[in-house]
Amino acid sequence: MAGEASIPRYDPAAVETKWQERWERARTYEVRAGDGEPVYVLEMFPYPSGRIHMGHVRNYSIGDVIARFRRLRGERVLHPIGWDAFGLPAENAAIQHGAHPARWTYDNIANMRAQLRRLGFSYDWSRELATCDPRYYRWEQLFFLRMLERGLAYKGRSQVNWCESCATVLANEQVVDGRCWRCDSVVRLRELEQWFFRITAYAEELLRDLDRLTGWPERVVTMQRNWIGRSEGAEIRFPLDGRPGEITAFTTRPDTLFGVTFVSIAPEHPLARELVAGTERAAAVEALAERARLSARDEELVKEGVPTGAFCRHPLTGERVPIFVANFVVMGYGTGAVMGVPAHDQRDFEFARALGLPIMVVIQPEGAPLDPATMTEAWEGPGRMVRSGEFDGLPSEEGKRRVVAALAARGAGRAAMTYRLRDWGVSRQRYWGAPIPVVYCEGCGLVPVPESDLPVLLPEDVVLTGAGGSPLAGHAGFVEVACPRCRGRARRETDTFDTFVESSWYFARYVSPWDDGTPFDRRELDYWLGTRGVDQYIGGIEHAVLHLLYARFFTKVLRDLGYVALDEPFRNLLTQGMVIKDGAKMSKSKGNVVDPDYLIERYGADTARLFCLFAAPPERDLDWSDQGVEGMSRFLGRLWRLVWTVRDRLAPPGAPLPGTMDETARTLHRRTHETIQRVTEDVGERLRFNTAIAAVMELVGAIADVQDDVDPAVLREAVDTVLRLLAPFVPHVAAELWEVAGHPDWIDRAGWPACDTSALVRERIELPVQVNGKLRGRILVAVDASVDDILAAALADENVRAHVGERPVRKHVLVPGRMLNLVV
RNA sequence: GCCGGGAUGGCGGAACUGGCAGUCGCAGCGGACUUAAAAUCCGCGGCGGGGCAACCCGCGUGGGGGUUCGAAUCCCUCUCCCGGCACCA
Repeated sequence: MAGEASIPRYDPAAVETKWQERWERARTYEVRAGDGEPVYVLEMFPYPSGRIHMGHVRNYSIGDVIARFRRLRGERVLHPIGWDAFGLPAENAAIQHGAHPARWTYDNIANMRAQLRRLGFSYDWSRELATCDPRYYRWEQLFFLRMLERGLAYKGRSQVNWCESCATVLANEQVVDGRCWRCDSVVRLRELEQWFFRITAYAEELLRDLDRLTGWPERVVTMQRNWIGRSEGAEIRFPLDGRPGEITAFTTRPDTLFGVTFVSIAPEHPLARELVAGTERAAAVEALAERARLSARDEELVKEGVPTGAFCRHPLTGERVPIFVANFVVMGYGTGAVMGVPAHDQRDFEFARALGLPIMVVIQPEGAPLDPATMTEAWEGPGRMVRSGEFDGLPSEEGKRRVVAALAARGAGRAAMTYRLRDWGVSRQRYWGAPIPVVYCEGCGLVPVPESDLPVLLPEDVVLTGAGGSPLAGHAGFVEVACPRCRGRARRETDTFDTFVESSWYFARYVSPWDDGTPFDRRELDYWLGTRGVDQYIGGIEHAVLHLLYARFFTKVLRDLGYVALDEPFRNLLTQGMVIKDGAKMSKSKGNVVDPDYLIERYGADTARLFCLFAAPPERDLDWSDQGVEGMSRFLGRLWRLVWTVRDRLAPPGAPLPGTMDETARTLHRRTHETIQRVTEDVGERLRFNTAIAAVMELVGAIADVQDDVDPAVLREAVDTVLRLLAPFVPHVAAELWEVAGHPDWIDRAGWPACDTSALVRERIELPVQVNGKLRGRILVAVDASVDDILAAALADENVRAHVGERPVRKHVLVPGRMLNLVV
């Protein structure tokens, strides 16, 4: 090979810098609303922790393949990036190192932005946003005011996780085994005033619309369905005996109402304290409540209860029913009160056994009758009602309806729905978040900040000590304001929003992040989101419930407030798996991280991207392998040398294919188009990038085998096809080699290759032949061979004949083009 | 406990609607080039057996059973692994 000495070494750093600079200078990936088919491809934006990790590389490589692929297909692609920039780590860094959270955050953004650029992702950087920017969060404050007007945001009391030593509320995620993640002291439940979003008002719609999310993975839909947790049943009122008031209990089994032998209420139930006030039982109830509060979340409690000494009346029989405070009843679900039916509920059964309460069977299953004296567990299945007065003999399902109807007729109950989902607590006693725009006036009470006064800016000159409590509370300039209504003395709200609020609507702000007049520019909004929403959303499965549910809720709120025309934010969702190394998720604490910068430096961005895409299908966990990375690097090196080697043999770009082809040319031509077909389907429909890459590798191997002999125009077609198919995966080296191959224009404008189906046609095919379902031979037959010809050819095969023997062929099954089975 | 996902060579993973199990890559082995190594290139490769060889036979997709001309794929059942939720009334 005379030319070999002149082949330049593949230097990823040089190639990648060259093309990144070109794309940037030409603003190749910037886009505005316009003509053509719009496509919105979005990856979950990163928290600016300081450095990107392999999970980011994987996530954004997947997104970039989709964005670049669809762009090459001629669609107009919105592919933005931004920063989920508020949050606790910034505040902790400030406390530990003295850097201001804003400074820390923006420094990190600068670092990570540079890293993302080095990876060559095709983002429209003119749309970059950071949620800690007042130009972003001012709109969130506006949405909040609108929600407040509609009762969708409210202030209410609730049980929250409270760390005594840090003097702050903790999110559920920050409570580890019942202890504070920061100081390790025991977390207690405390009743506090907090801000809430009324997500429960949308529970039904959030549940119902899950059925429309056909582009979502089934497991995410299922997780959300479980999280919303709808159950159908009834609320039943038990009037108190000898005093005013009543207890309302929720049940899914109104058919067991006649089996009630007690009623139990949660330790935090308002009546719990009231019923025992002034009696010697008060201390016992208090102790039970305290133990329930302190117990770790994951341990199984022994059923305990304290009789209140008070009674209520059965709503249908009028019998006296004792009331207990029970440790297994939770205040946060249903009504915080449960009717005790020990024969037909396992928890009630255990409770009754522990406290020696009567067990009454009112549902009799088929077969052996239940006997309370010998039962070892509750019967929770269906059966026929017994000892239930007028309802005796009814099957449970019908019984449920009839009992509810009877209760409703007496005003003693009603059919009811309850959800596991609870309203979203959005206030945090933290500094680094968006201020909640309300003030508290000594005269007027709670007053929303007028829209014209927005944004309520987060002050920068705040001292962060880590001592606990909201840092904003000590900032007189921020806190002390005149009441917008009466001009009197007022105090500003010092809580800030949960950062999940910012991430609930950022996808919509990308349509016009530059717009300071409205949250969303009409034209850009209609074009990019319209009524479709984000066409392809990609992110980690860990957000299956939290972020993805909040964003769905927020979208519906924005719709009802008239800001967007969407019912659902994300049409198609791809949840990528974790990056695993040495059997554990790659993480700093496990010490098994691979630094993306190191990879880029040593192998280049294209190799890093290619490995993340090749090593596993996107939704599965990816097992990291250093040798696997080497393999990808070797492949790109091979490709590089191949293109440089054949470039002088190539017909000019666009040269017509020869009218007749020899066997070699026809085969390569066919394989080229077969590869186009496979890759287009894998990338465009199946989102299986690993098999797409494997297909291109095969074609590269096929080209290498015939590079010196094949027709130059067919070779040109094959080489150009390889580069175009690889452009979404390894954009830099593909762009460079496209130039090397003699194309004057960039590969970005080359379009996606089309499969010529006439090239796929074969004259003869190899057909596997089975005898009684076992493979016994292969025959070469013409594509249009008749059944008789095929049978004759099969029986002419020596091995086939040996297995058929003297036996007659009873039957044959021919799957055209696939196989032939002879049954003897 | 409930819900969901998964189990295929030494490893990551292919096999689209039931039709040649193991594409591609990694690791391995043999060879070429080289004083040598690296890099690169060529070849071999599920397991067991037969054959100088082309090839042939048996077994084989977590275990057991079934449906079918034919099962990694569908059905039943069991085991193990991963994830989510969890006294949810």
